[in-house]
Amino acid sequence: MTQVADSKQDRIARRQVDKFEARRTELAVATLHTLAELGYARTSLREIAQNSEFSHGVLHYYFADKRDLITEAVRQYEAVCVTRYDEVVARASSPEQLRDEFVAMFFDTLSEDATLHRLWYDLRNQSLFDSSFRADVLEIDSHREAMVWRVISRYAELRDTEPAASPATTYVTLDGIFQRALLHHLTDRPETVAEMRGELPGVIDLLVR
Amino acid sequence: MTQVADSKQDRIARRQVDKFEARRTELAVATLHTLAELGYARTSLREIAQNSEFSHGVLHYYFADKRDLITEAVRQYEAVCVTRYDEVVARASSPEQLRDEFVAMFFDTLSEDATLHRLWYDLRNQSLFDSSFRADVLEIDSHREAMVWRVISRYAELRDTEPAASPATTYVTLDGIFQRALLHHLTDRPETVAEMRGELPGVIDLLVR
Amino acid sequence: MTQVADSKQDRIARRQVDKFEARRTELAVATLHTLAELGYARTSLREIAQNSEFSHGVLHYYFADKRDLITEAVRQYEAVCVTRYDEVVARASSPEQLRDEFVAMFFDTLSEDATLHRLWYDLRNQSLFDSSFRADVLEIDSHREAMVWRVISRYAELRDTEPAASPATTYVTLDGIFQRALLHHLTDRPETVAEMRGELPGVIDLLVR
Amino acid sequence: MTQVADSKQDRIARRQVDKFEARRTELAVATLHTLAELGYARTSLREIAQNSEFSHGVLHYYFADKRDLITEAVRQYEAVCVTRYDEVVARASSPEQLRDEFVAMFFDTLSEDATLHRLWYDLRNQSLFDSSFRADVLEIDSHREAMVWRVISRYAELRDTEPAASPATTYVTLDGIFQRALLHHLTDRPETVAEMRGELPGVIDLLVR
DNA sequence: CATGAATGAGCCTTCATTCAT
DNA sequence: CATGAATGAAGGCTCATTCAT
Repeated sequence: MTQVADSKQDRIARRQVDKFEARRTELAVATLHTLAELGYARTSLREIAQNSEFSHGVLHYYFADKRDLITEAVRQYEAVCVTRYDEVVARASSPEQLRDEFVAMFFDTLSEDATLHRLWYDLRNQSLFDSSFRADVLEIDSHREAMVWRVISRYAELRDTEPAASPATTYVTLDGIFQRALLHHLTDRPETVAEMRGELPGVIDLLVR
Repeated sequence: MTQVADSKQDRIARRQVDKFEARRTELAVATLHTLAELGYARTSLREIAQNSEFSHGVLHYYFADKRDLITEAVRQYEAVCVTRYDEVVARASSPEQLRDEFVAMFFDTLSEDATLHRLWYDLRNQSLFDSSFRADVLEIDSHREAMVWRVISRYAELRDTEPAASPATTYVTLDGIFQRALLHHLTDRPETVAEMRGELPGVIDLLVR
Repeated sequence: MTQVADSKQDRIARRQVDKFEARRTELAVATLHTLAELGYARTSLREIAQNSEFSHGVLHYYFADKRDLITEAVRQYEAVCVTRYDEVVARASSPEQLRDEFVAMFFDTLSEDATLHRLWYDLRNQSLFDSSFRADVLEIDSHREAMVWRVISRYAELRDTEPAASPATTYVTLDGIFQRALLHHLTDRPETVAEMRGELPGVIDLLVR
Repeated sequence: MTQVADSKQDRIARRQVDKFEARRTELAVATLHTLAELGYARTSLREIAQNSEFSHGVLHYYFADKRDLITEAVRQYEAVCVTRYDEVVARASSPEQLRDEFVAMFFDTLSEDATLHRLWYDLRNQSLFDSSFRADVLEIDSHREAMVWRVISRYAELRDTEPAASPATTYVTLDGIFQRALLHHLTDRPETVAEMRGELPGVIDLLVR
């Protein structure tokens, strides 16, 4: 009897935990937009709540504190972002196609998700000052590095050659370009962005020589 | 009457403006250290004043608001940083020497001025959210780009070859490496920093092929 | 019809009221420990609920508000405390025995139930500001007074003399000693407590001359 | 020259410190009334500020935190209260006069400064839970004990006899009466207070037998 | 009945900014 | 000019209370 009763209670408890987690995720995702708009330091919990359908009390109900919420939001960002190019890799049949589709998606997400990317750089920057973000930042950064590496190493393979640099160097090069393009995109300098787009294929080739 | 009197008044006015500017600069420099320690968002004017020999009232006398002060401080940062490698370029007699001294200085300043560099990235990051920083940030960024370009183009010259990428790409590559190394330096991962140092000469060579 | 039906309904209603009261009591007792630990102002209903086997929602079902719960808890305290010395009185065969056993129990409960006594004083203190506590506090205080009086008057009897002061004065004297000893006990000054213990028999004798 | 200049600067600095301290004291005294009205737990800094002529920001300017303010307020209370009976002692020419004037002042201050006394007991009670108040509370308590002792020992002297109990016991007895009378005064039971007043001379005589 | 999600008033505190001296 | 007293908006957080399930 206890067996069955326990497992029933367990099921109820698990369902509640699931619900709790689902709501946490929901709130974290809702948070992402406000956060992307204003950045970490300028975003208050009240503001986040006002942009959601809940009161600010709810945020404190589901998250221990502001950092907990932001961290969870960033994890959601990661879930969305970190496999972005994988289908490009999957369907590529020629090096040119892979390269061109990668470049296209690179600049598409740059302008479409500009505020979201801006948030990521904001948080990575926070981690320079606030060690409590570092673990998550480093983990996401390594996933981004791996994501880029999957593209470049596949590109090298299709071109029957080898990557020219380490995964780390490869990543920071493309990430540096992305950061710079983002800044110029937000500064409304489309011509600079276009210029960078024109150069990107050459950079990619440079990375696989 | 007006002629003479005006020019005398002009001189007096100009002298006062100069004094005013000198004091602004002095205060901005005094600000830099505190700012570097805590970052933009976490630094209060009171804190800055307490770490200087001035009262916080005077900050509002010489600067319109916090942003004005920070912007001025960043301009001072630029003055310090942006010619860092020029003497390395000047005294280089062989490509190896130039490359090695550049690498050495690159990682020296990384650890010696870590907090100052961190501040720069903080402010460049702010500019993604706050357009009032952008003009200064873009200007400093272009100076940094030029500084890097002087090194790499001279390196190419010494090796009798050409840079492999544009100034922009060259800059973001090295800057990306610097950012990443800074994060790992502050996270106290010297082994990752050492690894990056080991790879840097190869990256430089990649940039001049 | 109404006659019978009513009385049956009455019985049901009464049984439900009894159950309701029983649950109130149960919850109030469960509350006491947490309350004693933290005091009135610092104890949240959530905390109380977490330290019990109930949810905080149920507290609001059985109690109108926090004050109602606390008041009920205090009444439970009274039930526990207010007959403490009666068995000492009952079994005393000599004045010395009564006095010494009273002194022993006095200081035993001081250290064993320190947090509970602290709560009592906290609530009596609340009643100085909040009239809604006063009726209960005065009632408990009068029971405590009577309890002390049973000891002292019996002691006088055993010594063939009369109490030297009124019940009220007798009570406040011993209660004042108790309060002071409690403060020093909680401040971890056992030597002061020991000193007070040494003096207590003399005070008792003073009260019956 | 430096000698003179320094001492002039010193004088200015000292004057500013004095001004700062004077304002602290002023605010602490102003605080006392709000605090006396509402008690420690129910008093917010905003409420205190609203009852003063300042904004709540000022409180944070002059006091590190709420506890700092309350502690300072209590010290002001002490300064006022702790010598209350000394003039009674000074001018007493007969034991009867001393006793009667003491009794009169005892019950005068009871009703005139009822809220202030209530605050004292509130804070002494806080110290049962919050050790950060204890040092101040114990110190004030010892001053109160000394104050009472000056009365009773002088009374004994005038009556050519000795105190019957230790200073501690003497204090807690009279303080216990005061507490009880205060409670009944605030509960609007003047008849009980009158009764206690009638008994007080007898208690005093008990304390010097 | 019991639960716990949701609310929102209110708390303490920080801080950029103003302004009388 | 420089100081620092004073302001008040805003922030993170707590918690009694309500109410749908």
